[in-house]
Amino acid sequence: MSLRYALLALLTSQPLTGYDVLKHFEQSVGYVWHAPDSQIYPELRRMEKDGLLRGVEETWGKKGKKKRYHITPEGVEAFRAWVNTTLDYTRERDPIHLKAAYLEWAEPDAARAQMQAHIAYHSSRAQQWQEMIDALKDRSNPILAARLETAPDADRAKISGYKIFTYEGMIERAKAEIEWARRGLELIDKLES
Amino acid sequence: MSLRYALLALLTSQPLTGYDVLKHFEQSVGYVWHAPDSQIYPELRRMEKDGLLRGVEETWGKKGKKKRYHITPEGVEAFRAWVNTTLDYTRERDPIHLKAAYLEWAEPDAARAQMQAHIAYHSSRAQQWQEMIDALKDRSNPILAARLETAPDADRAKISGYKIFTYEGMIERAKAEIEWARRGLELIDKLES
DNA sequence: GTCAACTAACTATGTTCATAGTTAGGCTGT
DNA sequence: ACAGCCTAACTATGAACATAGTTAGTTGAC
Repeated sequence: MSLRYALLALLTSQPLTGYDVLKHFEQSVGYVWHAPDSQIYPELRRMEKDGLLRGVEETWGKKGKKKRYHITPEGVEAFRAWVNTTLDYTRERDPIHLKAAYLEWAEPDAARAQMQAHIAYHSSRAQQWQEMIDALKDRSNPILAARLETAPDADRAKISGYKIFTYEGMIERAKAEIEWARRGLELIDKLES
Repeated sequence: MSLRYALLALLTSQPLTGYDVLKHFEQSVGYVWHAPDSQIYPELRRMEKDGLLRGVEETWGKKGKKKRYHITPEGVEAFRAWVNTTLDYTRERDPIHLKAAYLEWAEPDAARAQMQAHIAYHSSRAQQWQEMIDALKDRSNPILAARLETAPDADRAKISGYKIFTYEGMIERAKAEIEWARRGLELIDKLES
């Protein structure tokens, strides 16, 4: 269900074609909610069917066509309802921690490689989020800049404030993961000597 | 795919019936990988079909029957192969951070309620993991104690060491989430005044 | 003028997971 | 005798996701 709201979030700032949604998605909401095109296109159609979006056909070149999706008042309402509802939490399902719990079965080097991969993955993710924060602060990301420009002046501090807060949270979590994996490496050295 | 390995992990220490698996699951592996019975029963059957498990029929009372699953050498091998393979990471899909990014749309009180729910959820989870750690340390959990008893003496430090490490990681992550949500509450107060 | 790269969008298949319900025997207490 | 709970296991349905492939028009560079 979250995909729907991720898409609504994108479309609150401007109408977009399916392909635009795809591209914008990858550079903004996609950082907190990943989705492939094969999920996005059908979902946009379902949302149109449900009255949350209105699709307007446009010509493109001589024969080409595309459909631009506008959010409807119902769509805005649905989005607002979602942000105002407390989420319910689904229980953990975490492959790395599952594996860590049974690391006594692994070759020491494989165990180390896993921890190093964990560090590498989260370092790279943390760096990307940091870049998003920087882009938010200096407005160098065109998609984020556009969102800020269309918004009333009074809301700008909120819009970028909550986004920075979000990415900072992701970074902190990534750092906790990195710290944990480092301790994992030490533990492997200690137990597998 | 992880469910399969979570089940193999359980069955490495002793043969269990489907129902036993279910119960044990909830009190051990289930803390890092949640799964409902409707997923576990069919998966056990698939694993038997794939030769990872061998099911042995047992009578139960006068007319009742149950099937006890034993892990096969292929099952052990598959599990070992899994722990020795570095996982690949799938991209984030996180409803709370998605929502946090668009909190400017929420009523201040709804935003606060969301952050408080986040704190409550992760506090309760952290507490449960802490209990698991305590149970591992004093061997008061029968399932964990059984696993330790059947293992060779030399492996015991590893078995409980990696499990404690795992739960500590979950707790640290939960603490990072709580910290983040607290900062969220402060931010809401600041921005929504 | 044609080839590559991009825009635009859709389809197909299989797995995983959530949610909810069903069937049936066994055990314990009143 | 039967209620209520536990053990045991299975079924059904739909949503969500991953992975991979397909079709077709447009634009720009050489």
